[in-house]
Amino acid sequence: MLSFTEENYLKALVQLTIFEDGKDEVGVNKLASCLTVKPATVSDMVRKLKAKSLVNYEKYGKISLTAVGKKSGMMVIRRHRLWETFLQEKLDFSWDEVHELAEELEHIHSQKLINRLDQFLDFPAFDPHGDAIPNVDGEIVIPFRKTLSEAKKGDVVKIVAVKDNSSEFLQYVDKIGLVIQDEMTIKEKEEFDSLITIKIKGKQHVVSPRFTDNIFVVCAKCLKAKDCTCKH
Amino acid sequence: MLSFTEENYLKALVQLTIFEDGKDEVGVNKLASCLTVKPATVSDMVRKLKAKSLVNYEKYGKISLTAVGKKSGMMVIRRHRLWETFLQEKLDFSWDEVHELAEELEHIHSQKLINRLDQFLDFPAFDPHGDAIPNVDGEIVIPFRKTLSEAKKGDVVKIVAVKDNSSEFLQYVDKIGLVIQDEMTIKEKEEFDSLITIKIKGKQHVVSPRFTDNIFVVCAKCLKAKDCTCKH
DNA sequence: TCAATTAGTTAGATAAGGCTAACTTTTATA
DNA sequence: TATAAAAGTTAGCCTTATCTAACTAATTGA
Ligand SMILES: [Mn+2]
Ligand SMILES: [Mn+2]
Ligand SMILES: [Mn+2]
Ligand SMILES: [Mn+2]
Repeated sequence: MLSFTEENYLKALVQLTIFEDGKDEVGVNKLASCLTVKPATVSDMVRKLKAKSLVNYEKYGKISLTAVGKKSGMMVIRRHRLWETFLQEKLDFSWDEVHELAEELEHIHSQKLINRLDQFLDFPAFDPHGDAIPNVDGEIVIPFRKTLSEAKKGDVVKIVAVKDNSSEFLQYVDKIGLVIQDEMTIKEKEEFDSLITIKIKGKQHVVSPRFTDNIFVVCAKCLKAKDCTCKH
Repeated sequence: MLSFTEENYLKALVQLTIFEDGKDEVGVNKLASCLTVKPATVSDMVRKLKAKSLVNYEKYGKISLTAVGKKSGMMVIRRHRLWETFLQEKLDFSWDEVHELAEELEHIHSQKLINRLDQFLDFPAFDPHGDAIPNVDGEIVIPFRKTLSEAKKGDVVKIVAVKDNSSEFLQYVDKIGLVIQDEMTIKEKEEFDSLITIKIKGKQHVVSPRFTDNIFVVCAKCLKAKDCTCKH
């Protein structure tokens, strides 16, 4: 049985080496800053995780997950996202409140409990932030998507997820009136300072990279992000 | 914020000094065996709890809860019993499965979460084992009741709760076909070995103190246990 | 290519929660 | 009331997860 701490390390590793595209390994410093502990602490812990065959690692090398480590980390994320969904759907919490509560609930281990919860929620595919929920085997299909920063002037895009789960960010998204599945048009894009003017439900907003880097979108016409065949 | 361990100490103290009638303090050894740790461990921890003003205690003396300690302990029990109710009502767990899961869930701290859960369950008064659920202020009314062992030959009683929450015990209760709120008649009572013959739903069963000590009942006629005015 | 910077490791400390073994206080009982 | 048994405490040790400070290895770039 894994401890809270070990589970948090594995979860962070999934986020850094699987969800972050183009990377399948990570260094001690980056993992440390992700977990807000010191590199020395990670150095120690990674040795323990290696001893349990949860990570691949050699002194002064990079860290990556083994198959077992990946599955364990995925299960933590499955639990996190299912609890977030429960809190929003059944207990009427807003999407900016659920993450913090799920940080505790994700460490309740029972497989049976989480599978019953999944069933109770009618097997949701996405959590309140638009993130895909890993299945009972810890498998996940990460849909194609790009950040709003990558969209071009004139694009019509649909928001599918948010990257930042902090309540400050989500409350700002609420303030703008943006909801998952909403469509928006990129009216202006200022290369100089990267400010973008978007139009949502008839209203225009000027937003900064702090916002656009944390919004995931797909093309509203073909619903794809990459390999979009639309003419724009 | 209290740790898991501190919460478990306070919960155990509520059970030993408030729910167990006739006692408002407990010794180190009894608390230790209740928590399945060694007396030395309790000795240390009780000093820490006293430093936090959660218990009253003097070296070589008995342990009792302060008002703050009692409320904290009650809140743990509130969370435990509400989660048990959720697991049974919403996730279809049987009453012999819920206790173990609630042992983990009871340590999720958010007041808002537990109050929302309470509302979602429509403010249940009792948990799956017939135990009263403390209210939002940690207050509880423990209803009058006696153990089945205390019933006399000829009594007609109604089961209101079980004392033992272990799955072995609860599965035995299931096997006999007994459900909370069921009525039964005491047909025979053998003083020699304390075996009792009960009749439930037309069927007779011979049961031992291991069973009767762990079943709480009230008189089926007046619904009281103590001060029963019925003529039997 | 070598010095500076960045990344990573090690040693030693701390705090929580637990243990055993030895000791002390309290209580029960002959 | 003396003494044995029961109850409780203390000292010293362990493990997990963290830290700081000092050290070493790897990378970068002039
Ligand atoms: Mn989250
Ligand atoms: Mn989420
Ligand atoms: Mn229980
Ligand atoms: Mn219960």
